[in-house]
Amino acid sequence: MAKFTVPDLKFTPRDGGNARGHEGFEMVLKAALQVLIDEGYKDLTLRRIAAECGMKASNITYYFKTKNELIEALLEAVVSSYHGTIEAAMDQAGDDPELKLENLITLILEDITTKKTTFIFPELWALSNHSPFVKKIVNALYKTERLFFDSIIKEMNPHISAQEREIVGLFIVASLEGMTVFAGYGKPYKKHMPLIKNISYKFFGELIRNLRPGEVEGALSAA
Amino acid sequence: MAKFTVPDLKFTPRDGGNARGHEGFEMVLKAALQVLIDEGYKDLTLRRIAAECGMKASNITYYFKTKNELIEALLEAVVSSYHGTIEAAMDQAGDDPELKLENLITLILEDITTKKTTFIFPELWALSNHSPFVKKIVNALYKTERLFFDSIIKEMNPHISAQEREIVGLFIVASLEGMTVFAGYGKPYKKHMPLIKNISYKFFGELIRNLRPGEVEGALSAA
Amino acid sequence: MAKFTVPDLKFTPRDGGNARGHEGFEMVLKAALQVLIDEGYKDLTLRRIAAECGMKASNITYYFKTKNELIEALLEAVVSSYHGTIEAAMDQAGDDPELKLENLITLILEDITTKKTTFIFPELWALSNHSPFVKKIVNALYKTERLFFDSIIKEMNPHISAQEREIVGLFIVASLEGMTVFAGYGKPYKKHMPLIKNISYKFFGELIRNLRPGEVEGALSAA
Amino acid sequence: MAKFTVPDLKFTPRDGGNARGHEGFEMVLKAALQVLIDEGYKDLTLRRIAAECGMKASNITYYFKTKNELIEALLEAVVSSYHGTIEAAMDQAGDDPELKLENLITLILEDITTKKTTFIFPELWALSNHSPFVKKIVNALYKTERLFFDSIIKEMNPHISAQEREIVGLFIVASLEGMTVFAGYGKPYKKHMPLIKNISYKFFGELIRNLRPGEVEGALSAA
DNA sequence: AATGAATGAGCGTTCATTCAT
DNA sequence: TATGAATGAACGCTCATTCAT
Repeated sequence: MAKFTVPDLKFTPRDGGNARGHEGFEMVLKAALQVLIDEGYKDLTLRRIAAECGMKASNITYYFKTKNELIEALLEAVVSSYHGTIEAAMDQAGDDPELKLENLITLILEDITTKKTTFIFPELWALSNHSPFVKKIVNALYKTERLFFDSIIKEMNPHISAQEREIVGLFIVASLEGMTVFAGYGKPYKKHMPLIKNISYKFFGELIRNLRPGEVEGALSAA
Repeated sequence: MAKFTVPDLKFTPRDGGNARGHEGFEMVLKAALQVLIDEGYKDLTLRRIAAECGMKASNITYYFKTKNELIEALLEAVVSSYHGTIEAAMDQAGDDPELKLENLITLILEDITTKKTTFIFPELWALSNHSPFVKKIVNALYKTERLFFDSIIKEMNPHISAQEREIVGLFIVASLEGMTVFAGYGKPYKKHMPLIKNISYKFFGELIRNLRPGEVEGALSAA
Repeated sequence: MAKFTVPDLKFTPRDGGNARGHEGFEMVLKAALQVLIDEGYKDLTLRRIAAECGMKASNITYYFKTKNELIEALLEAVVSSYHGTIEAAMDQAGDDPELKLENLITLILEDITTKKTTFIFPELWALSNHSPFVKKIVNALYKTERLFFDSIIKEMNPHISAQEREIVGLFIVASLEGMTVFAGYGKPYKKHMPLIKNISYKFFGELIRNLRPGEVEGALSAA
Repeated sequence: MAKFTVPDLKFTPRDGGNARGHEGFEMVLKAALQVLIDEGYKDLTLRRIAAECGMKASNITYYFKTKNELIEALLEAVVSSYHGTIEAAMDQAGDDPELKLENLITLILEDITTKKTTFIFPELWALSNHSPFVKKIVNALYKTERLFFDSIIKEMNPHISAQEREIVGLFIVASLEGMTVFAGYGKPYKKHMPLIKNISYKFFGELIRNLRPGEVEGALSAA
């Protein structure tokens, strides 16, 4: 099976003002990413970032006017890199929708076991509750993710409605993402990831294939 | 269907020293909880907590020697309250394992839509990556949660092994918890919670009932 | 040779208001003394004193309106106890001025090796530079001390003037007190105290006996 | 007679990190010294130091990471300046040991009447009882001081043993230092300093010249 | 006689930010 | 580009003190 990994971030400065040399620009963001992973958002300070890339704190403001601007650029770049990874994975996945499903599940489950993903996403989730900016980019990422499942579901089972596809896709994405807390980096069930993959392939495949039109909504009246 | 909600926290002081009058003691913790929800962990400062309960910051150290002690008491009380809620729900759930399954799923899915749960758990997940204390209590909570599913699974399908029950229980818990980020308070899919409940009842039930012994592990070799 | 030791402090409340029961009153001061010795003036806090005598800090203000009042009472009692000790020593010393000299030297040199004296007097000296109150009581103590030497010198060598006796007495007292820093409790030369005593007996005795009238002042013109 | 005074402190940053511009660095230390003299150790706060040199407290931590680091640098510089002064005095003192003795006595007695020395040394003595760092540097200073007397004594009276020289030197140093409390800046006997000098020259000179070998130790058995 | 509860002032320290160089 | 130097705000925390009980 193809190996998917989230590539190194490629930071692109905002359109507006940052015609700064890319070298230092990316260096700062990479250092910030490292600090975010190593210390958590609560210790993501300019001094700490500066130390990480051998600068003094005052020089960071040459690249980013404020700390908030830096953080938004960082999180945008981080989230954007996940967009890119998913898209690249889908491009490689060929025509067989069953294989595409397995590949996408594999990509996500393998990725959540990396320290980077395990440590960054809970921070994003927490931030998204208090920052409209973070909420926006996180939701956008998950929309992309869900849409890939949506197209796969459509190929695998063309008879179910868009609304039901949406719920099924959501269900799959939430299940996989939720596993971050249980089987991510340093988590108790990381060692069972092979079994988790198996049950995911099997169950989500069956769920999609066996779903009859109206079954999701129809069940509603029964509840 | 029975309504389950996480009750108001009942803070009990540590055995050791805090025989302070419960009034102020609980007041501080309740205020801290409110600040944690409203502002996030990053703004959970003593001054902010003090303002929330009409005190001055210096008086908080009368109840808690250090901020860390306060935070550990707070998080322990919060997590403990979820323990209590789950246990109470299971006590009420009667004998029918199918009903127990539905009740537990309902409890969790309804709870994650509350502001409190939606906002606090991502903070706990983020903290657990950098704080051994938080990691410990979060893992303990999820172990409890998973064990309830474990006993339900055992009743519904006695033929599958303990190892497989564990994975299936984990799978269900992760799926439901993962939904926090997608259908929790203020999240895009909160309005679809009825459909999410339906698909959860239906397919987790089928998963458990239809699982044949060895199917989870057996699939491993096929992967 | 007679053994001299500074007795336990006998705290007597100020004439004015403190008709408080003596028990608690003395307990507080004794605790304060212990803290002063163990932690130094910089850590002589009401909380620390309260802990030392099993009280809460707020109760100390029942005995002393302010911390300053407590400290003044403490230091006054401490210094007063040294007055008493010296006086008692002189009363016991009999008629022979040579013996009295030796006894007084012994008293002082043995006392400065106690933890209490070694630790408290430098604090008094430091405080006396910034507190008129401490300056007053410290100077009064040393005046008493010096006057005892003065009367001994007068007996041993009646021919020298009052002015010269004063300087000689001062010289002896300063020498002995200065030894606190070098041969006091925990100091490098404590183990040589027997030799220090010998040289003190011998040469202060010679100094007094051999001094010719006008020798101290006369030397002035030569300088 | 030559005039000896302790020169202005020349602060040299620690070898390790403090390559800060010397200007601000020394400014802070000088301000700290002034506060220590004017207010005493108990009021040596960062805010007070900052006020003394026209800074805000937060800027002090630019030069010294912690208050403790500042204080150790300060006390080390202070004590080191006394080392330097004594050594310079001995270099100037020529060959005649009698003159050297008088010069060293003069240096010390004049120095202890300065506000700086009178106010700082009691603080050092008090601190040395609770701080290993201060104890170390104070003891080192006094060892240096005593060794100068030791070499003078050896020249003036070659027949007495090293052990006895050590005790005699200690005796002289303790006597002179002890005078700080009685004839230092603002003390009752400061105005009699000329007489104190005379008696010191005379008596310590005689003590050294007239001492017969074994007399210090021999006296021990007689006691 | 003692405590619980609270407060205002001040502590050392960290932080993002500014600005001249 | 980068640093040195500075600042105001806020942080967790300690302190002496007050006051009702």
